[in-house]
Amino acid sequence: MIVLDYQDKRPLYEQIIEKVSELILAGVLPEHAPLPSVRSLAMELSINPNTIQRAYQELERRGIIYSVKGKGSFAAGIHDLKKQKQEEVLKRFSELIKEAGKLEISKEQLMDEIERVYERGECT
Amino acid sequence: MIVLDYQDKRPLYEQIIEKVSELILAGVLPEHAPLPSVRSLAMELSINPNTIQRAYQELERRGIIYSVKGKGSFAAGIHDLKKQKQEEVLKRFSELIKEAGKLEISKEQLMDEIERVYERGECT
Amino acid sequence: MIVLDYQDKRPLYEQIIEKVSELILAGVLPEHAPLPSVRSLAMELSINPNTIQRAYQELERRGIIYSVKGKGSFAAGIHDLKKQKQEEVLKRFSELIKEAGKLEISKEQLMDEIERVYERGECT
Amino acid sequence: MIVLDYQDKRPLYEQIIEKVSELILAGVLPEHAPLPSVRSLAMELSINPNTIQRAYQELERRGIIYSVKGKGSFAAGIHDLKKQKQEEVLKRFSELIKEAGKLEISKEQLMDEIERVYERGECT
DNA sequence: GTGGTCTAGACCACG
DNA sequence: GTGGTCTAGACCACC
Repeated sequence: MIVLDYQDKRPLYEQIIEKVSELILAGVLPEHAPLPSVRSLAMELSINPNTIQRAYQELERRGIIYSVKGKGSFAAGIHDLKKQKQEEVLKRFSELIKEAGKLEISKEQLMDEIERVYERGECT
Repeated sequence: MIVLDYQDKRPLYEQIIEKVSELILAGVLPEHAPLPSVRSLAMELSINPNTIQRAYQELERRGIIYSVKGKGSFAAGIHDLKKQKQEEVLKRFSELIKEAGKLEISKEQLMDEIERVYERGECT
Repeated sequence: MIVLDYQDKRPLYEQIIEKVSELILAGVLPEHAPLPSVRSLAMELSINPNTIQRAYQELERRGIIYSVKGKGSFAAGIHDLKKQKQEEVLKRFSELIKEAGKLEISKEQLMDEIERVYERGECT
Repeated sequence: MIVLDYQDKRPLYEQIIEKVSELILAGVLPEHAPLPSVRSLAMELSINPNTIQRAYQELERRGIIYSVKGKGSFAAGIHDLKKQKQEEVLKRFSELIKEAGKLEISKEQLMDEIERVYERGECT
């Protein structure tokens, strides 16, 4: 379900946070679906349970999952989360357009790129 | 000419690389314009000359400046460099569009954002 | 594993880069094999850790090794790397032939030299 | 007659040595042909006469030119020089072939490259 | 004076 | 423990 990339410079727990976020946002893990336990996921990935714990904690802080003592961790709803992510991406998008403008990339060139990506269906 | 941000998490030498790159790409420092010497810039910024040296070295490796022993460091030409930067930005742009698509941001929303930024002239 | 030549005019870190490159390209260090840590290699060679750090950093930039904070540095894959090196050597080869031509060295003389080296098996 | 490259990392006097050597070896300056005076060449290149002086001194030491007090500097014979250069190039050639062999470049590939360069007449 | 290399010793984030 | 960043101070080659 989750594959770690040891060449990735980011810490392992960040990779796990990202992967779980994606699984939930993509709908693979619907609301209230149980996540693997800290210990089992640690075993499966052959890493220290502390690392999983740290990732789950941060995921809970962000409202992406919720944990119940003695029962396990579960996927939370994504309605608010999606809006957050959208805003974040739009902000990065806006920054990148400014950079493009400074480099004299034309509006049309950017528009074409959008058309290209959306037509190819490269956004699933 | 250059202001460091000590709140910035990135290393100082990266900030310097970025600032100098921008000055040259923006044409503030034309081709063959002399850069401040390693020592003088270190004094001005109140940091260690090694840090400047590291930044200049990386800038030279990237072809943004060139250094001559005993003479100083100078801005390099930007003709090829600009193309490189443009390609890099377009690649990042493409990646970001894919992310936006996954989050169900519509083509029109992205187009509008581009119009907005270009009309406001936020790209100088 | 690595021997420094203090008579060599090149900086130490370049020698280290070269030696490590050769070890990896020759297959002595297979993909994902751990390299000695920055500190241990510095101890072994009786030089400053910074010098090793600089070499490893450049090796990573070139894609010859990869480093993971808190874990260590490891040999990267060499598939693409070999092609790069081949192209570089062929380019230098071409330049050298031109020089030879200018000095009125005959085609045959060069051909003979190639035969000689390849027969003696001086290319392992 | 001589153009300096300020982007070149080597000291100016080395560039001058190389350029003058080439002019003489190529036969542009035949034996006993007068070289520009130290002062005039310095003026022409807009550099310090000391730098020219240093270059001419080294050229005389190598037997490539000879100087006569009060008369000027002149091109020397090139018979021995050519042999020296040829030997040097052949040595570098041999080293490069070994490198090529280690990278699994075939004998045929090298031979083809020689044919290519010599046919194109890229060695004048 | 300039850039380039190296050492010694420190602190940080990560696992 | 690991790699990554930074400082302080030194020496070299070149101009």
